[in-house]
Amino acid sequence: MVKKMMAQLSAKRKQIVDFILRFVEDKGYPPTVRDIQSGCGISSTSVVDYHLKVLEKEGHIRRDPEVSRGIELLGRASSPLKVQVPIIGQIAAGEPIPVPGSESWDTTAGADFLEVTADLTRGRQDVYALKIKGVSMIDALINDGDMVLMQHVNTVDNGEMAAVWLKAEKEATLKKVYMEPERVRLQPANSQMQPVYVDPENVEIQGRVIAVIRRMGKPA
Amino acid sequence: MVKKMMAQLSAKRKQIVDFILRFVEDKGYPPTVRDIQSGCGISSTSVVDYHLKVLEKEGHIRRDPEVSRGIELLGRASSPLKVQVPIIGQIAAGEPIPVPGSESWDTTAGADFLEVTADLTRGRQDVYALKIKGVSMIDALINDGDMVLMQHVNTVDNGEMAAVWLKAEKEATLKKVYMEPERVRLQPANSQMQPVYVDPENVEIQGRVIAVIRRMGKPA
DNA sequence: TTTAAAATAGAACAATTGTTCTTCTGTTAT
DNA sequence: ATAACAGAAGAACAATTGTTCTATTTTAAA
Repeated sequence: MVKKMMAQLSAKRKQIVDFILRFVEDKGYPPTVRDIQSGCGISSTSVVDYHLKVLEKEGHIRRDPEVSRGIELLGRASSPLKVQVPIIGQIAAGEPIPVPGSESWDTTAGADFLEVTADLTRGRQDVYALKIKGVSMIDALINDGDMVLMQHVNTVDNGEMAAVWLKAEKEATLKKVYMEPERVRLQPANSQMQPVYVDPENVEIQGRVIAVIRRMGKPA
Repeated sequence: MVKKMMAQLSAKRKQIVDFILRFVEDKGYPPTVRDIQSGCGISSTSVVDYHLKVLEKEGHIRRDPEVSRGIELLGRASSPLKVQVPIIGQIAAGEPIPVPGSESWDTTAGADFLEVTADLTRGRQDVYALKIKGVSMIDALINDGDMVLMQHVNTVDNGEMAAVWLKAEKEATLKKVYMEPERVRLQPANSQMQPVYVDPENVEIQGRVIAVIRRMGKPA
């Protein structure tokens, strides 16, 4: 007995899945059995139900019984393509780096949001955005007005770019962080520049830099 | 990119919008009036209908009459406006800057694509992406590995960042371009650095820089 | 206070819609 | 041929669900 590995979609069922996908994209909600019926030129609702049952058994869709339009496409359309990242503040040389508090995560608040494709965050949680104020991050190759995608972590691996708060200097900076014996090396992203060495007690990791987005507008 | 959240919503209607959002994310299809009723602790379906009608009039949702679960959230989760930008090559100091040829625009070809939210391109046509090779663009605050979003134009306004090919030097560079009498001023994005002046005959504008995207991965 | 508008309640109706039942048509393998 | 099975067709049923109606309460304005 040969067992089918990845179930191949018959022409009719592929048509049905495509129709559902287009319907959801177009209307914003899934189709009914009868929508599929007319949309795919099928004569009876029972035929649609038959194919839907097969599709569910094969794992292509998920159905909620007794629920109208209770069809969810699995696999492709199910994964969120866009992410709303809250812009919780700005980062400047002489100001403390904003850190997401639980209140700040209320997506219904009046906050601004940065829309990015999900591949930038790569599914990471606790991602937020900061707007760069001033040119103090030039040595991190980050300009005034740039948006920095951050992940809220307290420790980073060696070599990762992090938002660092230097307690003594009361200074915020973005540097690659290397833990070394007895000291911390802060390496500018610009490899032509020299590293800075600081006391481990003096550094506070505020977050990991995930990405930098710079939009060029027409200059004023 | 930056999107203001919705205007003032009454507590109840904010709760309803949030419920719809969570419901859709969780189940994959919109809720019924009665789902909202129980989910938001509302006593009557007519009250839900009342609020939904207000929400639609205010533009927060779209409803299809007579359609079960015919609710579509507008604004945030609704329209994932994504754009596929072809990555047509890389830009390095000593190599000619790739320009999009008509063949390169075949979206079915085996080319790589960069997915960005539509607000980055802002509806512009002829947008493509280049990957930065090497650190020669450091003075433009652009690092090795960065992705540069370009628009294929032959002329740019004063002060716009452009991909410039210097014929004599056989050199590619990204600079702010200023037309001056008898000469062209190429100003690095890093305002701390000095401009370069070149003969107008020596410059070829290959495209306008729309955005820079830098992804930080874990270092090797 | 008085009044208008907004919001809430409860119920009933009518349309939509998922499901099931039976029968029928092909195809494929034994 | 005949059995087994995927697929299709049509009808009917029952549940789900959008909508409307009227009445009442709360809120905001004059």
